[in-house]
Amino acid sequence: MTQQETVGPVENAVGYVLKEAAVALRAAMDAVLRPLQLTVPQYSCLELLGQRPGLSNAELARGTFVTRQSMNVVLQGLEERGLVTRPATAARGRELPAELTPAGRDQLLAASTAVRAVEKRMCAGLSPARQQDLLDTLAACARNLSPGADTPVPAPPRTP
Amino acid sequence: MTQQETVGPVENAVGYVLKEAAVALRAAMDAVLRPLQLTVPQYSCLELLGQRPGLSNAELARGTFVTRQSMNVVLQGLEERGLVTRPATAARGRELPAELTPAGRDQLLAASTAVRAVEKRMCAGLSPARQQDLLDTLAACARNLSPGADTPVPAPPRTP
DNA sequence: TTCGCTATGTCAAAGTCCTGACATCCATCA
DNA sequence: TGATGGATGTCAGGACTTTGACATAGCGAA
Repeated sequence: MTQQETVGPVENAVGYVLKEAAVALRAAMDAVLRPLQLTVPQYSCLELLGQRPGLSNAELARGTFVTRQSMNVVLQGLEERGLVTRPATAARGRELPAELTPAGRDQLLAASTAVRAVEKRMCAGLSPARQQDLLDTLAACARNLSPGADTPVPAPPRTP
Repeated sequence: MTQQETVGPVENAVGYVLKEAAVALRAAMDAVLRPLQLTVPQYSCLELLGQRPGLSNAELARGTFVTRQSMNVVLQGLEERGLVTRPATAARGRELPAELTPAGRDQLLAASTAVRAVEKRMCAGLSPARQQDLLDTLAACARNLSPGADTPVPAPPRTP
């Protein structure tokens, strides 16, 4: 029986360190994206759109962990700057599939390169196997917390 | 020469999965803290204060990754509810060391227990060794990104 | 001592994001 | 056919957080 178990010292709490790393990553991304005149949500939108052209506003919102409303203003900003295009009317349903413009692709290339550099700096000193473990473990954590995830699917085994 | 390397597919990008896990954790914490009438920043403040009594506003802010101004309003709210006490005048310098009241300790016990349950759900299926690895790896990531961290200190070796 | 330098607490303003609500469109089923 | 539910885009409104600025208090060097 686990009786009244509480969170231990913050330095040893997974949640605390997870938050710490996420904040540090956000700040570092913000720093390298600022010269490109991009915010983190804007970059996230471009990155996702580059990988999956035709995504709708709602789908982009889910993919970047924000609300539809927030993503909408992001898209409007990117549209005004000519980095993204959306049809004026919906072809099917109400979805407005967004796409990158050539200028958007250029911006994305620069931004994605900068962000990749941040990722590499973050993972400096970690072996490829350990980076893969980190990826798998974090994915498992997210899955375990997703609502209605009563199936604690184990993470892939550690790569030696 | 690393030539124009960009961020790969988001599912395989450490930064993306890190954000995903952090958002899921935040949502899960919010859900279990709501019945206790506590927000995540409020709980974070209580938890830190429980472990390190006498922390000042600025120190609490740094420890919870928010600004002094935000922490100040959090403290004011907790003070009004009688969970935290601060001296009216500063004994040394301008720092106002905060402390938990007995009621604050009670609230913290309940909240910390609930949050610990979330952490355990998040780490379900992960061996203790792997949880420790996650902790060490995330700490190393945060350290690598902290400004002025030119010393890529390697993470502790993986525990078999 | 006196002059910077840093850190703290606090006030005001702006920005960002979310919650709530509504109309529209498609899909499913009775 | 009509009805119900789910999903999308959009419009305010409000809550939360940050940025900017200021006065104050300690600390170290000239």
